[in-house]
Amino acid sequence: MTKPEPNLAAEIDPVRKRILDAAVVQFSDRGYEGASTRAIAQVAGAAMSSITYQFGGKHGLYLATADHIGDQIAGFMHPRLDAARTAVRNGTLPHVEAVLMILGGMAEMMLDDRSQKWAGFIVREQQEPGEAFDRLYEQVMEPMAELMIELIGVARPDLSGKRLRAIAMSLVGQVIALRAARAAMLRILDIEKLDAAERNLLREALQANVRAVLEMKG
Amino acid sequence: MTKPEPNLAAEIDPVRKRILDAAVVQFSDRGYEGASTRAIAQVAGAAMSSITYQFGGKHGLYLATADHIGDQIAGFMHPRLDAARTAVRNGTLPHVEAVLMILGGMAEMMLDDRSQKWAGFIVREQQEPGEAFDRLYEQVMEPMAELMIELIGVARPDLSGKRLRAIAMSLVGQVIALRAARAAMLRILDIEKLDAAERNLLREALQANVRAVLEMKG
DNA sequence: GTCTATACTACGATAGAC
DNA sequence: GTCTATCGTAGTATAGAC
Repeated sequence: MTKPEPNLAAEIDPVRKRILDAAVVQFSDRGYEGASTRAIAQVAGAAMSSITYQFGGKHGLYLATADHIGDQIAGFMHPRLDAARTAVRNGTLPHVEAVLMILGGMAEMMLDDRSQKWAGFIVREQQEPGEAFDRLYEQVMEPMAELMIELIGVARPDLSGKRLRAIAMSLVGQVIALRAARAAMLRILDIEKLDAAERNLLREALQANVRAVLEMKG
Repeated sequence: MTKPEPNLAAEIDPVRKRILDAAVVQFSDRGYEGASTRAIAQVAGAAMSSITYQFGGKHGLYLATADHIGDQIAGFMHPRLDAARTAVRNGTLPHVEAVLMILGGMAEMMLDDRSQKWAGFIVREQQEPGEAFDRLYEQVMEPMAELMIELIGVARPDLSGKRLRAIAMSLVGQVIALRAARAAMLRILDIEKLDAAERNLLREALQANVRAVLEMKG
């Protein structure tokens, strides 16, 4: 051990990561213009100028934040996509069940408290998409959407092309709304906060609706 | 005609309304903190201090903007809700068709270019709801949701209570996502911009899915 | 009721010490 | 690589003329 002992705290949670974690929350809550690099640096316990050094400025930090969010979503979803794809190709999982597995995983994420951190970032980018949206779409949304479309196309051979894609969008929309319309959802369910019972209810409703659509007589 | 002729342009489009129209776009695009009263006043062709005079400050303007958006949505949706309610009570419209009429009206609004102006405002409020969300919910979302729940409850007598509400939320979610996840939707459909053909496709997909759920054997 | 002018605070970026 | 100090700009609010 001739090398000097590194600062452990910094090693485990380096400035770059602390800044990104703070940026996710600030950009999500206040938007690009509303979030301040001062506040982000302060929450991260770093100097404002570290943002310039690490990311080249506010805009660079914003793009890096999109990638950071994408990493978190991909870390959860990609294993599930791979499992569904593999099981279907092995013939051990019916196509409808694979769709339910993917949408169920997505719903689990949308219903989890941890997705609140980044939800604001994504819904803002959906309204006025820029380079940050491109990165998020390619990293996490596209692989999910294309697999879903493939599976639904087998379950519903009466559909193809844009009709198939429109049906897929509609089904995924039910899951997206669990986050994007969270406040309205809570009011409709007449609750203050989601607990396990309501999470199950929403997952069951989603499952029932998706089955009704996919097992429908074309 | 002894009274002095009023300024016609100001009468038709008074400062207050011009400020509100500008505020909808600015708050929608940049969020509360990101939108500046300077920019709003400039777009409205008014002095910044008119905002203080008319609305008491930035926060007051924000709340008035929520009401202004609510007025526009209510102007479109309330006649449709009334028509659906009346026709169902007269027995001239089946419950399932009434649900489709309401969701179809909502989809028409979400797919119309004009709803882009205020969509950002609402999705932001959904993520971090405040007084502005309360006003929007009570003015336009609640009447729509409660009528939908009543109608779905008749079409699907096997459902009640929170199960019924969860199914209703899931169905409405398909429509909400047409705006809230607009950028992803365009990518999934592989288009740059919605035209009449895709609007119809999305409306048909919605209709088919809702029918599959409501006409399902409980 | 609407304007101009101004006070005060907070923003992003950067220079330079360590 | 991270810090402190500082520059120029843009934010909200308000006072006071008309």
